[in-house]
Amino acid sequence: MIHVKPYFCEAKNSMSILKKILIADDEPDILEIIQFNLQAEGYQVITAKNGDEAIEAAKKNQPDLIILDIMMPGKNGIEVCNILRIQPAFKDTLIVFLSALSDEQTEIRGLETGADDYLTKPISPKILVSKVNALFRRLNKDKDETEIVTVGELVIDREKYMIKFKGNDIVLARKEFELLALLASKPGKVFLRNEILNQVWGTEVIVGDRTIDVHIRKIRQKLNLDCITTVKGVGYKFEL
Amino acid sequence: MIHVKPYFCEAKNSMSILKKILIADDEPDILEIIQFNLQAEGYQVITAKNGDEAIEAAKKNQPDLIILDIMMPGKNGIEVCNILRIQPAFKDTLIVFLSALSDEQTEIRGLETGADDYLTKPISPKILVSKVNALFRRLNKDKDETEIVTVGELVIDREKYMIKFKGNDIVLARKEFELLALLASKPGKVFLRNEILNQVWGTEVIVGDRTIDVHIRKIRQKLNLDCITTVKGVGYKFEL
DNA sequence: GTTTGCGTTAACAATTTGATAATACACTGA
DNA sequence: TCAGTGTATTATCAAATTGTTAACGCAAAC
Repeated sequence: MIHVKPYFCEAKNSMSILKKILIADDEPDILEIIQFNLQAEGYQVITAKNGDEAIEAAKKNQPDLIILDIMMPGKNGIEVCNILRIQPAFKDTLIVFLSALSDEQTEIRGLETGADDYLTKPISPKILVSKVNALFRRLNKDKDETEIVTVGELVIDREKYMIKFKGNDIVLARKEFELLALLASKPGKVFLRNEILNQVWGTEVIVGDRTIDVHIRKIRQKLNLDCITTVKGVGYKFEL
Repeated sequence: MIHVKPYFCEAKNSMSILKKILIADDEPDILEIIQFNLQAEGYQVITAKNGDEAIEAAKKNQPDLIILDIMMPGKNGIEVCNILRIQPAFKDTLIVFLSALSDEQTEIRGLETGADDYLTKPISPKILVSKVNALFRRLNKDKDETEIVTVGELVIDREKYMIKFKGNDIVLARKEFELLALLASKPGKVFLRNEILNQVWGTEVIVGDRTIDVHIRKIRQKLNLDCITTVKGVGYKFEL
């Protein structure tokens, strides 16, 4: 299995991750205005011209936020939302409707479909950006934790970029550190290889399958204890 | 007229923990309307008539969500928001502005103050309720991500990819796990062989009939108990 | 300019998993 | 009872997946 994407990536510190936003609208002008403003704010933007394109682009890019027009040729926004929300991969993705329809029924239906917000056109680009910022702010608030994570006898200090295990300092290379930090962030949870690639390597890099294995091996070697369990055909998990 | 509202239902279920909402507005009418509608939705509502009351009530009741009017006698909404956000106790509290001021500047400033949404009066009570539901839905989503199914003494944890039966951990291979998870997802339901093939193996793969049998057998063997019943000529079902 | 270490890949070994065939078993109705 | 049909069991082999080691390119450090 190989990820085919252009090479453009630095280390992803868990803090400053480039947020990806997918915008789906059939009006090119609106698409362009929103794209411009969000990019100016530092977001990475992907666009789609209709519902089907949106679904495809979502699957391919795994965006952090999806902005959906309601009225689009082919599948409309609400249908797209429904289709995406069913899939586990998009269960937690931020979804916002952006529609010219401002009637109560549609808005309520949109929100009950599982969207996080419903915005009505016309909307000031600046306000839209503010709303988007607010959504991400909320998302990060709930996720962010301390810089120091402790799991049993393992201490992971993001700030100092160091790891202690049973009182001994252990030096890990960056990828090794990120990988271990990811696995240890949810002890017991099985991380799929894809999840690992997305979190540690980012979605834009090409790496082979063995790469993960090799790093896992190095970590196991350095920790001198097999706290990482392989779940064949699924992924890896961290356990004390 | 009856709608199918999957996410709506979810919101109500997760509300088994009664959510507290504080509303601050100097117009008694608005206060009453909003209070009525939110209570009808199952929320516990506290009200305040101005900024100072709002702060006091917030400290006293520690609400889950605070709805703030911007223009209030004494401290205005934005000031209240600022004061609260500084305190650790309200760092993560949901805050929404509800204002008659719809100018861009104020709205942006409101959002940048750390609010989660900015609503403009007049607003339909139903839409307000939908927005509130959406906010809580997002909040809960980030908290409980666990995908654990429990059927009697059998525990299926998708996230950890583990199975416990009568307190013992049982290791299943991927297909075995998926198969058991499928059957246990609807105890008592008979799954046709075709259903099983589609769900576990996917529609693209073609495998013989015996394949299912073999996997069923392995599961029975590992669980050491026949909780899977054969329905001859039809399929299999899970029963404890 | 050389050295060093990281990240990656290639190549092969080791292991696990999954599918099939062959056979045995259970149940049904004539 | 005896075919006839459908399932259980087992062994076996192919395929998929992962583990391990070595080597290479590259960039930063010396």
